[in-house]
Amino acid sequence: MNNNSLDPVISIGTLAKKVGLSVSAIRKYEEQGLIISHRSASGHRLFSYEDIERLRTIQHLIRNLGFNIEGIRRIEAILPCWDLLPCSEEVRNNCLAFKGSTKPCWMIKDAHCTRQGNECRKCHVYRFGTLHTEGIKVLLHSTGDNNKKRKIINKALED
DNA sequence: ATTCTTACA
DNA sequence: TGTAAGAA
Repeated sequence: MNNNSLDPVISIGTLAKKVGLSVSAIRKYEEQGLIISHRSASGHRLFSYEDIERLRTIQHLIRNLGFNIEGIRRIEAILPCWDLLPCSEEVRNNCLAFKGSTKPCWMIKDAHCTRQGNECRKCHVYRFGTLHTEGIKVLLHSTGDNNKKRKIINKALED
């Protein structure tokens, strides 16, 4: 069976070589919420092929566009996940990702969506986050129309 | 050999 | 960002 771009099959050392980052830098990005790793049974980080693209985007933002880690995190933090998933009014009104989030939704502990068994590393909000930086600009200007927002994300993520 | 966590420059 | 320690 073919593995898809989200399957966790790459060790941190291999990933570091592929993208030209140090292992410690990748761990730092994860600690700071820029990337999510899967863990093997033995606790070792495993990454996907899509994560390679994600790290390349992060590198571009930092090296060429003048962002730092916190700057990227703040951009991610304002993605309107409540409209994109979407979740009910009752749910969002009790969710820290909607109320006062200074962190990306995938860093929020006990969010409703993650309690339902969803993995953030597979979620469209997370995947869109640093894979499509131009799309974020478009997304944030498309206020009001949630269907339009979802279309933007789905189009950006289709293979 | 490789990666883990924690701590520190 | 990188390095170091001790454990797995």
